[in-house]
Amino acid sequence: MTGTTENPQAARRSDATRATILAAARERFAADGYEKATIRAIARDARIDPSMVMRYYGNKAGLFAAAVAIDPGLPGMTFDSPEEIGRTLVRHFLTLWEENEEFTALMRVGATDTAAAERMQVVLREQLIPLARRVGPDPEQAAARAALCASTVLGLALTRYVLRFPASVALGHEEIVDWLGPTLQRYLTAPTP
Amino acid sequence: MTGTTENPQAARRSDATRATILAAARERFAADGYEKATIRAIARDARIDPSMVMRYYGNKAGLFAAAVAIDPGLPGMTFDSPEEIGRTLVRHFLTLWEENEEFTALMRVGATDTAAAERMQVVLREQLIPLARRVGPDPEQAAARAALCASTVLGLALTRYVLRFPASVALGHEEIVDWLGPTLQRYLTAPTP
DNA sequence: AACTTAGGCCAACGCGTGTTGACAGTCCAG
DNA sequence: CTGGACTGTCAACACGCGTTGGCCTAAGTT
Repeated sequence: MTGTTENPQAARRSDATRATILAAARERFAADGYEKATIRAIARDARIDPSMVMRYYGNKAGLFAAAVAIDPGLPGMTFDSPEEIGRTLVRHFLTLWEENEEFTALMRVGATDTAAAERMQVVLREQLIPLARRVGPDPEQAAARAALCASTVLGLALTRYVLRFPASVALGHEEIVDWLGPTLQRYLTAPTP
Repeated sequence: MTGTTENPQAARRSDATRATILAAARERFAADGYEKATIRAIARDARIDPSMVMRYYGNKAGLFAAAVAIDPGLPGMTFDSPEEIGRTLVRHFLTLWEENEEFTALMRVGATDTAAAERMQVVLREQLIPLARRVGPDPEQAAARAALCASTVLGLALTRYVLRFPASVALGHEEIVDWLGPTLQRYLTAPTP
């Protein structure tokens, strides 16, 4: 410890370095995935020595875990009107995805890493399924409806932010909301077909 | 060459080995992605020496290219009625995905490899967009409509075959067709919202 | 001023990888 | 029966990786 009195919140001199590492890690993981984002490359981006990464985050897995700590914050969401749930959700995800690159990183890594896939599944289980239960007509179908919504949102994210299909990148925000909003709305609230 | 007369189609003794390697490669790439699917592991599965892989396929990239040669065959598709296009497409993709693992392999690798992502994009450009142009109301919007269809289908594939979300795996074939069919139908044929 | 401690760099280790070339067994045409 | 091409094995190479421990410097405490 730095001070004589134990003060856990004391700002360390190394906090800036820690943050720099984390930012570089997020960027690399989002751009390259887990294997190709080497600790050496991340350290080079952060202009520090690779061994510092180990000192602060233990190992590569620890660094990744620290770099992608996501929370879509679905439980706190409120909707103006029941008919706008789908469109509001699409807008919410769209901003979420474009403001922090953790989501892209998690998707890239999740494609080949079971632990990362598990983390995404937690979001589905703890946030999307409860939301489907909240707004949907039949609670026992909430899991299926939530899964369809997840596949819709993640499908767009995949083609737009991961694979970067030009036709998907070219879509405007409101255009996406107009097309995908009704889809989510139907998956969540329409009677079982 | 083996014979005196040049015969390109002559069955070589090594054809069986070639096929074994390719099958093992497909399986490994689909299960592990590009980096984690090592040549040594593939060779072990095929019960041959790693150097054989190099002899027959040049290098790892060549092996991958040979292992995932996909063609959804959309241009040849016919539809009983215009209202059934969406549902027919969903059924088509579902069987395609469950009968050969090339698609899963290509998705896993495409998440971190630009070349693989490009290969998927070719399918969109050469097959899905033309189909959208064929059945849609406005040709100049074909790219956007096709992109939405791609994101729908790939989203399902992602959550069901790559990330393996239980809620998505649990969905039955006809259940998926019932939910996703109308979505594709709308993306392809509905007037611009 | 002397001492302690945290922050940072450097060189190295062991390992698994893709890839290569030399060597041995096997088939088949002449 | 014999020569040459084909199929397969083995051992090794060079490289980049994650990870480690020792050393130096600068800051902060007493």
